[in-house]
Amino acid sequence: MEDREAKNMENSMGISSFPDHNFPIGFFDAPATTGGDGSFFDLLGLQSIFDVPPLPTPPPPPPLTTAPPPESSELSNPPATPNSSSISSSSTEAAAPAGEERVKGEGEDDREEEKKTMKGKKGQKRPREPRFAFMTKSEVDHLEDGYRWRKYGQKAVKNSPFPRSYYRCTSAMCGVKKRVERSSEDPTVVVTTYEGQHTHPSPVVPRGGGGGGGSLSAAAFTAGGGGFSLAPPLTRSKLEIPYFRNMTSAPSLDFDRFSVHRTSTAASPSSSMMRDYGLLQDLVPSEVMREET
DNA sequence: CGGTTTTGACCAGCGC
DNA sequence: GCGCTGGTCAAAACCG
Ligand SMILES: [Zn+2]
Repeated sequence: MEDREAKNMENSMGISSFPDHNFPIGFFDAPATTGGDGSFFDLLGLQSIFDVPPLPTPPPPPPLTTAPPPESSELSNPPATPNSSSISSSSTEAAAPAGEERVKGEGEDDREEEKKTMKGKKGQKRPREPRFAFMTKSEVDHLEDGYRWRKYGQKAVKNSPFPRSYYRCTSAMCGVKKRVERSSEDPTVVVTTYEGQHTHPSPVVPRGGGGGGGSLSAAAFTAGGGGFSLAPPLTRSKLEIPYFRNMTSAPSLDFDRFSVHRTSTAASPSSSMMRDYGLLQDLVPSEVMREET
């Protein structure tokens, strides 16, 4: 009984449909590394978080049988990357009051679980890299954040039918690591945990270049190492401002430490639903980190 | 040809 | 001391 891996890998989104449906989810705090395998975010109440009126049915299955023919461009690429996410913490209580997200900071209630391992010396070998959990509701697994990642491992997660993928930044000196995993109860939710800070600009230019494609939204949040300050009550209010009406040129927002690049999809042939959801789709960047041993 | 991915094995830390 | 899990590295395979 142990492993049950359900292979859910890439979905087949084939052609039609925009697999880019993301919704805000909650961020969860990482449990203790070994030993503490208790409940992960499995018990999250993510869906409860959405209180946004315009997002009533996020689960619209991508299965649009019909495929928009004119989509020849890559813009509807499945692997596109939409993203919307939020953060919240609390592994036990996930019920976040809809309407407000909470960011967990190290200065807040962080539960110091420090235990051992610190043999006298502190810190030198174990750089405390902050762990940033990023939850995104997406049917697809490829969350394009604007960086190139190389998969260096995959392991099955206990208590989860889906495996966890380990990615590392392909940058030369960027030791940023990324962990991607799907919620066991909500396969529609993808949990991406970023570890480390990027020291190089995103290789992926925010401009698609070509034509049209729009896909993409990048969220760059970096968790400072060694202590950062918690961001004040970050509310989506700010995010609502940036509508993609014509801000294509300056999609960069800076939130205390994170920058959110929202490249909206320029004109898409099938903007039918996009328009409806597109507007409300934003992501709430937050930084949450957990110190590691 | 390069880069990336894939799978297995290995290691380390922690629990008991 | 052993077991367990998580996490990482390595080699090979695969793709563009
Ligand atoms: Zn990087």
